[in-house]
Amino acid sequence: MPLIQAVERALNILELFSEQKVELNLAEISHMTGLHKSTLHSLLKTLQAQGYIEQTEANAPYRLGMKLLERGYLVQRSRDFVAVARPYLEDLSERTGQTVHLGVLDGKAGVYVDKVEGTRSIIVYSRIGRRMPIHTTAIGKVLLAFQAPAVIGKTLDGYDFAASTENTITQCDLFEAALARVRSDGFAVDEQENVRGCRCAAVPIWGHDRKLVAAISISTVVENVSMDEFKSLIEQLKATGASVSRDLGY
Amino acid sequence: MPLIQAVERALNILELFSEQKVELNLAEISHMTGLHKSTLHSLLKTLQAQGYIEQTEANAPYRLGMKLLERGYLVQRSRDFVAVARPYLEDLSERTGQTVHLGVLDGKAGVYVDKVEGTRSIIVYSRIGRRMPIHTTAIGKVLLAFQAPAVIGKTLDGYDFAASTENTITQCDLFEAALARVRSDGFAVDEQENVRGCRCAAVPIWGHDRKLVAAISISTVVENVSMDEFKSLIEQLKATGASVSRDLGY
DNA sequence: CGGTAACGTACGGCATTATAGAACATCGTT
DNA sequence: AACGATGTTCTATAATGCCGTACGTTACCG
Repeated sequence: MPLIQAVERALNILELFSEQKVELNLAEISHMTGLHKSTLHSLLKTLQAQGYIEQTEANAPYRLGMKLLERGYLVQRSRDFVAVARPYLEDLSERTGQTVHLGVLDGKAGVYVDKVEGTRSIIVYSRIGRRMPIHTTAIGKVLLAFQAPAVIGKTLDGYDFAASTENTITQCDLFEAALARVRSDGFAVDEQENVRGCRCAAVPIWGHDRKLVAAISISTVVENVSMDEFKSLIEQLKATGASVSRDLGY
Repeated sequence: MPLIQAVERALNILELFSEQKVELNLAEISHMTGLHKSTLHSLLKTLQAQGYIEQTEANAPYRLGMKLLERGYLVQRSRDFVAVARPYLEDLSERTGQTVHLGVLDGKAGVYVDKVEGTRSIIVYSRIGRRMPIHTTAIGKVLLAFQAPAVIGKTLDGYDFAASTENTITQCDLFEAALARVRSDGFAVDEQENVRGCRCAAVPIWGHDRKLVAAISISTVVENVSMDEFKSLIEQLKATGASVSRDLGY
């Protein structure tokens, strides 16, 4: 299974450009590669036709083309979990009508980094950039549950289990049991533990290095969404989480 | 002087990846290109060996590689005007609180090569590397208006004046009149022609050879910025454009 | 103004090189 | 255990890319 010479040569040409040598003409490239002028000419014209190199005018020296910029930023985007997750959040929110959040762990709290409002229920207490307690939210539980044990220990050390509602878990050992449950279930639930009348679920997002990247949650109003319907939402949420993780290279 | 088939095919593979499909496996690529599995295998392994595509593990789907990111950044830096313009863009964005873009012409579209987010208004539809229509954006109009007449003619020949909003200019002769206006004004305006609720202005950046290098635009949300304020922004934008051009040796 | 470099471009025969068929391997599934 | 779907390797063939040569241009200098 030999590699393809013509392609190797073409790609190697792209490597010749550097910060020091931004522009190269045919003769220079010929000298650097040892390839014949006419051989190079075909290669260069092919690269040029595809936008990988360009010249300001005919017979001007070549330089790297815009196509590389375009493709390069696509790479960056595809590695950016917020951008990757966005369309999936929108899709989930649209299908379910519920509000969907994307959050990451930051010290002893979670932070919402993205949010898509649902049409059916309006959750007003959240906002992008807002911090939320770990122990009262589904997304917080997920974000902590899948951390390394050392991180969990350090986070819970001296943690303030302030009660938000009568359902809030306020004891450390009970909370640790809840985290264990999250790990085995693969998702977390917030049963009116943060806001009365609000039931949420959350799932993890995994990165290409198999480490936790973020979490996605879906928020429902208990009067609007039956328990059966909520269970169906969890399944959809899990599918969404898996899709985002896959796109991130998991 | 025919173009080189193997190189064309290899580069076309890179084009298949998109924001929607960041990962592709051999079978999918085979289906999309109509090429034989074994033919593709050689091409893919060549691209992979050079870092233009990669896979997380053996037999995993392919995605674009880091080499593209590296080369893409080089393109950005190799256009020295980007580095020169950067501090001016930041300054303008900070003073006005608006989002500022730097773009160049590439074929029949513009490409954003740099961007500074404003604090007052958040414009999310744009991204570095993204292509934009010429006829719906202020920056596009500037980029075309100051080209040589032959270039303008060739660009508009067969140009697709697709409508983005109800304000989009969809007729060639009207657009040519708009370009003439841009030339006499020295700046272009996009009055909600690309995105509803978004008003932009753009000015040219001139190089040492007195040729058009790029354009800078400022984007505002109509509800946030009054027309009087917008006119003041145009003045500041013009000053910024002049400063960058001067730094480039104009 | 003519001669001559230097450079990019086009042509065409030859043989290397890429191609695609088929067979092989490696999963995951029923 | 047999199957299907996937990726990999092998090999013969001829198509393809390679490079020597020759042709336009443009730029520079005598």
